[in-house]
Amino acid sequence: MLLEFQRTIKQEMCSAIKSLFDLDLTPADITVESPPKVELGDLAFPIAFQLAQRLKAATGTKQNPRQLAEKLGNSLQNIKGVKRIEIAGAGYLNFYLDRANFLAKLSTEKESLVLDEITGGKLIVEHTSINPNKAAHIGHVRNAVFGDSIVRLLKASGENVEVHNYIDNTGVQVADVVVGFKYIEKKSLQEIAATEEPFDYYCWDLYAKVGKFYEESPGNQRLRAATLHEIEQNEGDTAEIAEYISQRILVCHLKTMWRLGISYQVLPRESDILHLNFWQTAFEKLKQNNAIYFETEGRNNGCWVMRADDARDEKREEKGAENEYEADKIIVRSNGTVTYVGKDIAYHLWKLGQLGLDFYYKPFYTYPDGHTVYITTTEKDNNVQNFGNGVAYFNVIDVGQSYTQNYVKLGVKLLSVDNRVERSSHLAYEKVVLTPESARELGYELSEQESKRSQISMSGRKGLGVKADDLINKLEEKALIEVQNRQKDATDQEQREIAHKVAVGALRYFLLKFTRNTIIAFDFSEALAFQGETGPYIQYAVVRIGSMFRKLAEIGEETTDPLKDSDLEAISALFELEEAESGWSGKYLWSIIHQASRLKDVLRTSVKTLEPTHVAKYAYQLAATFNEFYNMKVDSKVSYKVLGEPDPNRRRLLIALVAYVGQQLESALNLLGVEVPAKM
RNA sequence: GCGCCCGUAGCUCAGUUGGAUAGAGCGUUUGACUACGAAUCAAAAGGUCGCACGUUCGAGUCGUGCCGGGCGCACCA
Repeated sequence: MLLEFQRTIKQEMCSAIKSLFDLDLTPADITVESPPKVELGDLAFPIAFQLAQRLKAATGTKQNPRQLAEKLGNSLQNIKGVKRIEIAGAGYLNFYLDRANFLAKLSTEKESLVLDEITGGKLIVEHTSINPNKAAHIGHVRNAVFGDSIVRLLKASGENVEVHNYIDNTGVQVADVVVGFKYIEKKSLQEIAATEEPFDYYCWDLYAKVGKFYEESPGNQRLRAATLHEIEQNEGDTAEIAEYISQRILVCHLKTMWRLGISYQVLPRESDILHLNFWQTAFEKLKQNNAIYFETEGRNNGCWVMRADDARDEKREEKGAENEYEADKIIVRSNGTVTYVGKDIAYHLWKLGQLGLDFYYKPFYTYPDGHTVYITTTEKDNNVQNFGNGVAYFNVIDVGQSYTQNYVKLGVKLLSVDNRVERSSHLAYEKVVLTPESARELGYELSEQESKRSQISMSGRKGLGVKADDLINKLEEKALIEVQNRQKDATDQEQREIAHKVAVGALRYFLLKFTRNTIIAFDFSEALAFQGETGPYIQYAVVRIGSMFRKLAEIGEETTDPLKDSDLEAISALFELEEAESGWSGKYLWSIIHQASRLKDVLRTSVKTLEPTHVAKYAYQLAATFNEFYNMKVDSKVSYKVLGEPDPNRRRLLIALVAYVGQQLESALNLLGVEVPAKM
């Protein structure tokens, strides 16, 4: 709603500026902000400062921003939905909306969150992508929660999104666990299969043992290389064991993520990329397009290499004949095998439908809600699925891999005939690390050096990390105690469902309240908090709103009627009364409505910056505003007791306001993947 | 050595393409439940936005240099 007003005003402004000052501006050139106080208006435009600058550049004469603002303001008098315009400060142009009209519109039209600037093609979001060899930890959860929220934001804004979770089932990490079972525990496939649940926890510990096993002798180290080779070549029982482990762990991961409300549409596997010869096709394309070069001398002798973007032209000339510019990236080793970057280029060409090859697919796992996730396979059958063929892709991968991801993107770009890939990107996020305290709480003994540091990296190899299911369990237990104290009438089953939603709300909000590039120093007390800036705080506000409407329903009051035209005059008068009584210290009903109406604007910011945190902060602030409104005291001049409000017009206004806030809060929480229980 | 990121209240962090008086939470101190459910609210204290120049009508935000911290720079993935 707010966005629509902004658009109209900007367009009007552009044409006014054209006729008044003969300057060509587009709506995108015009900055809008929220005034620091509601008293100053609903939309603020610092356009006059910009005009002064441009006029000075065009004519050479200095102009007073305030006078420019007045000129412009006078020519913008009759915009629909705008009540008045004021000049403030050094030259701000502040717009006041027709408040009663605005509220009436909100109560009659269900607002769509679909944005104007959508891509118009399928977007592929890849996230989670955990090595299938051990339990997921909190760092993996950050990846998944972030990725899942990006998916929700994009979908809500009108995009067509496909969710992938890439499975590296042929890498060293899986090989390491195979080594553990085969050579440390000396188990057969059948014996491995008899391992009790939780299998991912068992492998977590085993994986840590393998690290020590390698240190014991060079012979043990060689087992790793041999095992990896057997897996890649799909040979004998080693490959079978690897296949078994990765699939069983994968199911563990899918179940863990489902607890957090996260699921996928397709699981592309690295083994299938290998066996379906994706690389060979990509290799030919790379060679044909001169994207890679074969080195015949120097340190990269016998390798196919790619040159960094900035090393493709002059810089290389400067370096002279020595054929080993340090930014060269090896794609094919001198023994003929392909590196990770090469495989990833092939895979991403597939994502964009530019490889000319496809996987086969089969159903892999059915979620409790009945929908099925597909996995790739090399076996031909009739399961035709249209996965891939996107116009752009987003890969949620930690920032530590930016260096290699840049080469992947570069490679894909070199083979792309259009600019679609330019929109695609590595969606980098920072790690979750442990504080020395949290590492100690996990029973980890810190070395002297480590205890001096403020951050301890989690390490699968050391078995150091906060396991996802452990943390979720802890949160659920803690929430359950609270629920048992508060909802004594509820059944055990109901209490557990509430506790689950609270726990997930707490965890997801905790991970999303930070920006992507903030390193999260994991702290147990902070992650387990239900008070203050947390998910449960916001859920609680929505639950309060819910119980107000339950009570209204109990006394038989109809609350679903939208505001009628006949109500507008009275409500308009109420707003004016509020405005006149500045003793209400700015806690205007209008300011709440105005704040609530910003959701779509905030969603746009989040989509543009790919930062869910904006929606998270918005939800918290709106919940805080509502709680303040809700708690307003009778003896402090004003109170807003909705159920006790005798004046029918005022009552209608309050009910419409509360309903709107509840609806906006719930939408915002949905974008973050947080569900709201009926009671809590 | 080269590249990227960070430095904002005691702690953990926000801060909208440069805009009006820099904001939250936690912690500390003090108050509010015979309730539209206190997982809440009110109030107080807490800042030379790492430092120094520069650009600008205007800088936490942009540029340069320094100081302090993190990460990356494999014929690993």
